[in-house]
Amino acid sequence: MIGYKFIISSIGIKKECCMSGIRVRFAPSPTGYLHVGGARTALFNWLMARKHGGVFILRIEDTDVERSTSESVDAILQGMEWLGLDWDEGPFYQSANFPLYKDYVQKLVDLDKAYRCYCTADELEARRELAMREGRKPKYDGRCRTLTEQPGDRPFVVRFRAPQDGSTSFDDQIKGTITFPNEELDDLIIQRSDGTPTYNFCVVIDDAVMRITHVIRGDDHVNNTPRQILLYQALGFPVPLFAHVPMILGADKARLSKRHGATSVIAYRDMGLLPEALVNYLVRLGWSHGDQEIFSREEMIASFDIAQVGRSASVFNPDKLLWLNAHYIKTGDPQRLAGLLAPFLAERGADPSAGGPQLAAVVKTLQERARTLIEMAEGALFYYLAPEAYDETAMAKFEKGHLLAVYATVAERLATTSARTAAEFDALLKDLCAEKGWKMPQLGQPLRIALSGGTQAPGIGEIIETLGSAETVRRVHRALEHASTC
RNA sequence: GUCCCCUUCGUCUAGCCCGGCCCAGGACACCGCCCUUUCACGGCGGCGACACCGGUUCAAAUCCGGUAGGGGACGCCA
Repeated sequence: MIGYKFIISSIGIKKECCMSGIRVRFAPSPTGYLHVGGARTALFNWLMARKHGGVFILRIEDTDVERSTSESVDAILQGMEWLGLDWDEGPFYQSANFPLYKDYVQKLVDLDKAYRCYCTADELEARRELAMREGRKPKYDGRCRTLTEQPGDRPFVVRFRAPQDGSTSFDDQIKGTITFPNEELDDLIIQRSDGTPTYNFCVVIDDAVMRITHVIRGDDHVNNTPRQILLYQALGFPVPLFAHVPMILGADKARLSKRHGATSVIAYRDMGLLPEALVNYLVRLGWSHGDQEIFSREEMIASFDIAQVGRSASVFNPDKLLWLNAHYIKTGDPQRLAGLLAPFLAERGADPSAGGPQLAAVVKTLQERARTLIEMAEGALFYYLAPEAYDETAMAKFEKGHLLAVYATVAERLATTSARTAAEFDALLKDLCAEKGWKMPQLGQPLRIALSGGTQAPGIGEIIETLGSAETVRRVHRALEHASTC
């Protein structure tokens, strides 16, 4: 009876990678961008699938037509792709399955496991408030449960007839066994008065129909779980395993939000973060493998275990993220980094393709000095845009005569040298110092200012090698002129 | 209010299930020293925690009970 296209394809597409039979899904609601919390949940699901050779499904929970937007869907997909969290099936849209949900609602009604409720939203709201004021649980009082006559054409919702005694428990893969007394659970609405199904009902149907084996999601869903289990049972579906991952907090221990800085995954990309750094950071937030801090994708997949995820919420620490990013910049492939860096340089008015040193060579001189691609771009700028002004305070530390002598000597020596590598240039400069009786800083600093404009830059030898001696000599001449006119 | 969950350095965490190796280990941040032609990188060292109270035990971060604090849920949102 379940003949919908996505279901058939979900069975057919990836037969070869279903060896373990594990099927997990990431099911965001498209009401905003992909934030770090969601990204971590997606990552844990992805790791679960990859580790066990299972299937990772992406499902968009857009049953709330009011709040869902296609822009959000795009933003989420973009975030997932950037992080390298590839999915095997989907994206599926719940909004495409409304007829399916309707069938199941009808099935429950036919079984007398669901009933029509004619209470209006306003009435419900008023009763909830009253109950709260009187210190009672604000749950539905069940007054339409036993209605015998159907009051004509008044609008109604459909409620699930939940058991009123006993208890429902599940063995959470992260938190352990959790038990709820059924009397805490009320008859939840499974179909709105406009005929659309509600979230708690859709997830159950979709997870069952997609044969999800492990539901890994945020722990704000813990309270929904017993209700959903009751639905599984009422419909005769096998109940999946659940794992509720604790949430991510801001530095003030409040739920992570915009005022804590960036929460969107894409914002981190724009801040010059590498996806592997964010992924590494996220996987270690709430999970660990002994003392290991750095994880390649393969290592992550090999060592990840959902049961080892911590039970308590964790605070997002931007400093540590930055440290990881610095690590991945330091150890990254210069060619790849160059490609990622280019747009940041363009934003700053530099165009490596129009001449100047090879960007990858520039990157090499900056890898140990940049924690983000933005910092790297700032540091790389001088290679492509010769300094138009010099750090005068730094320059003022040397006498005019000394500066003129340094620049003249260096220009002269560089014009005739056969040195090509950073080490050779450094040796040449060292010899020069010995010859002239200068200390290295007396030579290095003025030269650095001449080449980069400031005092914070890669090693002199590296700069000269990267810039080339011709351009170096040009810049030294320009500095010489500048020094002689002040 | 009711229910559910959580609690090791400022932060992420190891250890906890299977008590002794833990007067608690690693990492980020911070501080100091070293390296050094700037800035960084790196190296070395320092600071710094078992929420609290009881119980069990020869022995408890680890087991049991309670207290406090924090969070989440209680929607015709997801």
